[in-house]
Amino acid sequence: MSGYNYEEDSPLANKSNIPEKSFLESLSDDGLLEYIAGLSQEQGEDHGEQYSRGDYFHDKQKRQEKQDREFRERYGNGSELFSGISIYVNGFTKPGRLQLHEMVVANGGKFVHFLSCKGRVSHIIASNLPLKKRVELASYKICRPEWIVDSIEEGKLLPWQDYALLSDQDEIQPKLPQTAIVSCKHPDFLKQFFSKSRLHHLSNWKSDLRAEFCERFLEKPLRIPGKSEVVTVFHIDFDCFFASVSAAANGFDIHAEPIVVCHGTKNSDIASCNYEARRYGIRNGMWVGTAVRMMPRGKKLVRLGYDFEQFELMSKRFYQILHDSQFELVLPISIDEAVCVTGYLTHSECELICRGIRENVSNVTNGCTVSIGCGGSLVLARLALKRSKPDGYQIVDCDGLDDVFWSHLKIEDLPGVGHSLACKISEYSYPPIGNLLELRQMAQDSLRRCVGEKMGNKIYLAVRGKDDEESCKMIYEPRQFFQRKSLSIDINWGIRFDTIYEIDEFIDRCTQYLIDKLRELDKKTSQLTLKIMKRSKDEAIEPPKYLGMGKCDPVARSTRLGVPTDEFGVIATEIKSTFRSLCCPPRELRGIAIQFNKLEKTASNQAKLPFVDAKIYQNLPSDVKSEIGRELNKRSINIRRTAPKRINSYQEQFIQELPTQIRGEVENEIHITNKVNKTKFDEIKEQVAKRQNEKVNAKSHFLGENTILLPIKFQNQTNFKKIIQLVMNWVDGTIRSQGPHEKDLRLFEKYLQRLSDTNRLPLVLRICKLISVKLELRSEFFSHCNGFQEWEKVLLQMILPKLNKNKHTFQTVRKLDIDFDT
DNA sequence: TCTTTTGAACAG
DNA sequence: CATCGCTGTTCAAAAGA
Ligand SMILES: Nc1ccn([C@H]2C[C@H](O)[C@@H](COP(=O)(O)OP(=O)(O)OP(=O)(O)O)O2)c(=O)n1
Repeated sequence: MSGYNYEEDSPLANKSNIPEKSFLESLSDDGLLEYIAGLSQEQGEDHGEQYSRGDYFHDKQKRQEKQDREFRERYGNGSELFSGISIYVNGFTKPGRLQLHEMVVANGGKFVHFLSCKGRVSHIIASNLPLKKRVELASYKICRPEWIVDSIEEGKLLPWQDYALLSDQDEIQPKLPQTAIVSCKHPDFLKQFFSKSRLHHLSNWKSDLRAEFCERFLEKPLRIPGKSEVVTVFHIDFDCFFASVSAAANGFDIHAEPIVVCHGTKNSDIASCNYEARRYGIRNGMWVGTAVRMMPRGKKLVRLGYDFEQFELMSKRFYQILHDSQFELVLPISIDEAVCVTGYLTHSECELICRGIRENVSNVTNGCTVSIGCGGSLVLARLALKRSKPDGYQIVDCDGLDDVFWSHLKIEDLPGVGHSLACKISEYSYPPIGNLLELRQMAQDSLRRCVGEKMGNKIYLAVRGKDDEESCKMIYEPRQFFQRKSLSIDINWGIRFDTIYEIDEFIDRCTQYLIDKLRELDKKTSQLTLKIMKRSKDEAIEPPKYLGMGKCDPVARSTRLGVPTDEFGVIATEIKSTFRSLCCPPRELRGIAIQFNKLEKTASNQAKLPFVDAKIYQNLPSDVKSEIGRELNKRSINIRRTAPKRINSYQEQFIQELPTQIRGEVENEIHITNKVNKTKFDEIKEQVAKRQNEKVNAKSHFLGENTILLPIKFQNQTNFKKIIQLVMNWVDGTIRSQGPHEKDLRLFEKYLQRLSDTNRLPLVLRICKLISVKLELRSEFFSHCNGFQEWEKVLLQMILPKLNKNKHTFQTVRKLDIDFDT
């Protein structure tokens, strides 16, 4: 077990180099606490080591090494040429793997068959390495086999750099900067993904604009129009924004040919297409493959990439122009779209403004055009905008609302009405309603019956050119309207995990991402929601879109925290525990979303005193402990023993059963989960549960103490070890075929239920653990079998919920991976 | 009956 | 290579109380 090397790596070791101020002294209070926690963790991870597939290879390697020694004794000439060097051969080489093996071993080197663990291999030998592999192995020294041959010939170790594989190939292939393969398991996945996600940019830009609006508002309170005032609304929006900007940036004429902005070639979303492309029926949000098929034979579709910086820049200039104009309000809708409000203006005044803005924007954006809709209400401006596109403007006067205007608009053109509602409305009456002129005939009541109370109202007003109350808030209470009410992260692309650990880590990273934002807002949250996307039954493992989510079943669960918090530990633990309660097999997960639903202002009066937990302090490496102790003392930071917890008897019993080396870890986890549960709200729940428990206990006492001690039989067997044996055989016998028989399963469930009813939950846990290990072992060959999947289901949907139901927070899947020696 | 949670829909 | 299917909001039905 190799420990963390404090001599070399600890910044403490360098303190002599910084005579004025020691490393510890240079840290802020928070920094110091974090550093201490870090040390403690790094130590903790060491005992986390456990039996794994790697060990198998390790053993195999040991045997190989023995053989090699024998080989060397017999055939070697005592040369130490490759002493201290261990090589691994990748792919086809000349000379071949076997010869290289003998050459290296005969000359005192080591030959490694598996790249199981970094650090064991010093050099990789390869003649040819595919890009993927090359990136994967980027941190190794990789060279051609000639290095071995020539070194032996010369009788001395030649510099491997002269034979490096990468150097010459890199010149041939143009450098692909930073295209390292970053899967969802990689710490940088989020960053990578977001940097290329248009929807992430769109969302982020929007919240930034809203935040900026609120700030501006604080600085210089704007005059908000009174409700009875006549207003003029300008709704301004770029024509096919991404397409226009990308085209201009790449020197394409937006009017000359059909252009789309996208990443890929087939199942890639089209973010924006120009009006030339729309002539063929191509629309934003379509897949490229579909769009290509819509093109006439022989006509080419131009694909352009994203240029987010350029989008942002053009938007800045656009908004600058709006702010410089004399509007009373400039309300941000999105990166390329804004609503501007003034008091009453005549038709010709409106016309002047529209022309001016269109001219000005085009001038500073390389000819990108905006269209403008102008009217006496939000909805009229919105509809006028629709009619004005592309590259135009339309002003609708209140009295000029003619039938032509309405008949040219479709139901989906109404704000808030999408495909689903449009279908519903259209089919509600016969003949089906096709345009807004027809919709105007529909009675308010039947509209409400059709689409619900609020939406019915809204639509009824909208087709009469009026805004409903909710929409009006944007103008009359803009501050409240643009105030952020929740905070969330959604990842539904690239999610492919194998184990719950990996998901845990991912959840940690997502939580950290959210908490950073939360703290920046100076807020806390009191309600969390976890939403996951789970591959739908009967859907292919890999959907058409590369790393896409495919068709999924969404499942969500929310949690209330008794006290608002911004603490990572509390939130991350809660989310991870929620994830487990959703019982999703790791491999079936296709998307994760975490939301902070309720945001509350951080109360400034109850600032927390910093302290260090005594247990963490005790776990510090001894060489730094005293020094840290002095530093803490100097700053009057307490080392505090956290209040002794009421550990319920299950937990105590469970812990005593554990091998000592993992006891600490489990205790620690229980500590974390208890912390979550110790919120006020849960305390009440706990008390209620406790009272009920007491009742049950009293009852079982009444029935006779021996209920707890009475042996429980399964298949007429009382010896637990034998029962386990039986179950294991059962699993093995059915894993390749159809899985457990329903009748057997019912008996087994009954047995488990009786175990858990009689305080013998650790035994259930043990069975659970053993089955899970068995599945893990068999997964390599049988994971596609019906039986395997059935057993996985039994584990996740029958056994695990039993453990969870008893309010034991320790019996997560993670805990089940602890090694028992049976 | 009222409140809370969940899920659907929508927008860009 | 592919591909980057986010995120905040509102409403209503369902589920509790
Ligand atoms: N499904 C969508 C819709 C929009 N966008 C992006 C690209 C658009 O350029 C930008 C603005 O959206 P709009 O709805 O305003 O669409 P366009 O500006 O592309 O076209 P239009 O002229 O219809 O406004 O948002 C996107 O990425 N994916």
